[in-house]
Amino acid sequence: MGKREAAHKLLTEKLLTAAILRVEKSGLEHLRARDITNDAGCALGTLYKCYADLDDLIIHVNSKTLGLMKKALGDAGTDVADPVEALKALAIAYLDFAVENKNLWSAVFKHRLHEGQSTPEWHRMENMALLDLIAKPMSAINTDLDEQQLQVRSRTYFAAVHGIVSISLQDRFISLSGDVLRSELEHFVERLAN
Amino acid sequence: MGKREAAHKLLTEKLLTAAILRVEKSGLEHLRARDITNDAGCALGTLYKCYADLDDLIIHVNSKTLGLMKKALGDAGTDVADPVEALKALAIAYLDFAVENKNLWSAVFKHRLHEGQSTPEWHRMENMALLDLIAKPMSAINTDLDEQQLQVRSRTYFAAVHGIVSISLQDRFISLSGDVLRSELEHFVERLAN
DNA sequence: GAATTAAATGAACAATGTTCATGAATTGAA
DNA sequence: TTCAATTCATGAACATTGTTCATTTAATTC
Repeated sequence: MGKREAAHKLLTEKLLTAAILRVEKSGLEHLRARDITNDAGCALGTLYKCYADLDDLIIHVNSKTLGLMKKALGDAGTDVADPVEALKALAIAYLDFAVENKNLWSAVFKHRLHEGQSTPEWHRMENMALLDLIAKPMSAINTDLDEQQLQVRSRTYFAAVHGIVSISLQDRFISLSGDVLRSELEHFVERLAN
Repeated sequence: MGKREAAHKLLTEKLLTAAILRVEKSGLEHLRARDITNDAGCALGTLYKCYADLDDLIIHVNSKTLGLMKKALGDAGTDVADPVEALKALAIAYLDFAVENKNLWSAVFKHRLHEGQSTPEWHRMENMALLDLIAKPMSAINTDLDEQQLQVRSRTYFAAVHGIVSISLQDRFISLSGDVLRSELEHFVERLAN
């Protein structure tokens, strides 16, 4: 790899970490192209040499977050034998991840592409991969479902848990204390899975 | 009421309906101050005489939407005797409302105030009012819960249904056909409420 | 080491929310 | 009715953005 290519790659990386730090600290809505390039120590235009546009960079930020999330959920769910307990552990792990990485986590779900553009396939796949973690314990509970139905059911349950966690981290309704929220989630999964 | 006050009130109204039409047609993300004032037939600055800023106007748009939503859910849930069926009817009505008023509905949940500002109390109350519709059939099922717990549980269930509907109207995961989605929702409520 | 090529640069542009001095129109008293 | 006082709509101007592109700078090639 020549000096040119190496420098470009380094810059691309620097921009990504700068963006991640910014989103982590201040949230997606305060992310500014000029801040990122300042942090990365390069010119404004450089961002558009390394990424198609801000959206593209944000997708890469979210990709990293999904990686972290998948790791966190994987750690939580793997060695729990009882499928219902495994699902509970996954739900709680999801909640914990969201709380501990609030800005990164919400960036994943807040970000919307502009009209006409659509999420790249590789990023869609990263999203879908989350469901695979749920599918295994799920299949142990619902033995009557085929592959296809299991996928759909996993999606439904993930969406439900996501909704509960999501609404809690807004100020739309009364906010629940951490403990109440956790026990609501556990009750919820118990009810759903038994 | 003098001519002055009347004109001001009329303009305030015109701006609101213009904003509603714009959101309805193109979504919150394409709402522009200049478009609204053009539609309403007034100058740009006028918007800031009638509303504090765009956020304030959007909150009023969302307030109208919540009114429509409450009406739609009220119509669906009232005269269903069986509480589980009532909850199902509410969930389906929520889905239908979201589908039929996609842009208005998503505006309610997409809109976030800027740092430092917080949702006005009257608008928070409008949000909370949704939960009251769920609370009645809910109390028939969970007779052991007190007022406080019932409120919390209603919130949890609403959030779950909202999550399912919400994820379906994004392109994050594979999209479900209308029928599959409906039956997933019904299965879901059944499982949760029995 | 010179010529070629490619990439970083940052000034300039377009779009957008918001403000404010100005002017026009309503109001209320003479 | 008339005329000053007042109030409110006006839209030009500003600040902040994302994005582009001609220019400069540096690496690559022969």
